[in-house]
Amino acid sequence: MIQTSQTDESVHAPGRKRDASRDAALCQAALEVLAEVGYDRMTVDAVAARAGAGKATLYRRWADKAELVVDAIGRMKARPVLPDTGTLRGDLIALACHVHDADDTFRTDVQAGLVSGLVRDAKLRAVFAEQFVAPRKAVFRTLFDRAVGRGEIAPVPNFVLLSDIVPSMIFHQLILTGRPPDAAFVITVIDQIVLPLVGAPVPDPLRELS
Amino acid sequence: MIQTSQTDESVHAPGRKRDASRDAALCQAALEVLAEVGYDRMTVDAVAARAGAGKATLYRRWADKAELVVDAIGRMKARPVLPDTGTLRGDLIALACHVHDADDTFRTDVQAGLVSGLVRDAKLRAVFAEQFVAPRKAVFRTLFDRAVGRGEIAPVPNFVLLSDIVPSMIFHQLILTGRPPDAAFVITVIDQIVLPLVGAPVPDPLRELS
DNA sequence: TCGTTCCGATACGATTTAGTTTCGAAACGG
DNA sequence: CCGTTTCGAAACTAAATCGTATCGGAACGA
Repeated sequence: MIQTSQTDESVHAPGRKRDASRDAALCQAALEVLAEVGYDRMTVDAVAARAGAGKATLYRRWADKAELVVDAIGRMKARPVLPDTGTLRGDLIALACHVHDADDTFRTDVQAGLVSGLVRDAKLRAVFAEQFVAPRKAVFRTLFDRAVGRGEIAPVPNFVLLSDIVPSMIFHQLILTGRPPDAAFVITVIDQIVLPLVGAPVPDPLRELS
Repeated sequence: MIQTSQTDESVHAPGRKRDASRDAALCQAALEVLAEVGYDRMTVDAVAARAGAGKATLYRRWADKAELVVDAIGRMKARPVLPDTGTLRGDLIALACHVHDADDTFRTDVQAGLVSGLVRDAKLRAVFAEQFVAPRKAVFRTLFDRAVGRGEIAPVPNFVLLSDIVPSMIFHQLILTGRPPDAAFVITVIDQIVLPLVGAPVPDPLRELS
């Protein structure tokens, strides 16, 4: 973070106050540009222009593009969604296929835009893990615990590994095809990989697909 | 591809011949730089310098960086490895943990370096799929077929999905941590996900890890 | 009112990179 | 030989982009 002179109370603070709404506007603009063109195609000028702000206003708050993005991601409101459909399968599908909501579509685009930057920026990986991976894993945990509580499945020993399957397959598909997979793909992964592994019932038994 | 005047036989061809060794040197240099700094940090100057060639020599062959990389990837010799350890588990581990060979380490680094470019370049995705995904999938197919032939497992209906699990988890781990996962992680994926799904024997039954 | 700071806008310098051109030397063919 | 093409090397142009500086105006506090 850059100059936080605003927060320094010891010295008298003359002059115009910083407009907090500019922080929010710049962060939002950063996320939008990030979602549209990806991390390394994203320029500081584009962010400032999108926010209707000058570059000086941006650089008064963040030292460079990396800090701006890290802060913008960190300020994103965490996903509140926690499905409760009554079955593990229904919950998993609801969680993974939340693309109905425009807000979640935006989150997905942001994640896709981050991919190119994640490989080399450790700070970006940290905030990505905190904002996207951890909440999702927590929801997974809740879903499985509830399924156990219902007696739907037995307790899962290797939960951490299991909770990574669906996101992994989605990411892999994203990288290979250039865009996020559709709901059918996700449901297939859930029905043919996740649910069989935990011994949960699958509605339509595996058909011959090979 | 650029000017292929060299291959045009109809016109008389005076002057010095193109040195085919420069093609190979430039492609090899491109792969090395790609493996070291990644697709979007890779510069044409660095490739030419590494190859001990002038940029004119490079641009005489390829129109731009994208074409160079696509061609360089396309010319990589496909992996010849096809493990045969006697068991499906042994084969899968041997295939996924082939990091003993320096040649395979290089292939891994090239793939990691490509990640940042794959998201937006369709041609890159195509050649990536052809050179890395397809051969790997073919080997997987052979491994499973042999296991079926040995009576080790029953025929697998959803083979395509299964063959993507290990690469997906590896890629996911790479993106989240910044480097390829170690062998222990890969073995865990094989033992706790892939083998249980196909009903193959796992040496050490799942311990409580949660 | 007056000095200070923030604001948006824009100009600016510095750096990086892509792709082109030029140069002298060397290889080829007639 | 002699014209043509390739070679490595390097200069060059053009564009993108970063981060800073400047400007007139507005918001604050004393």
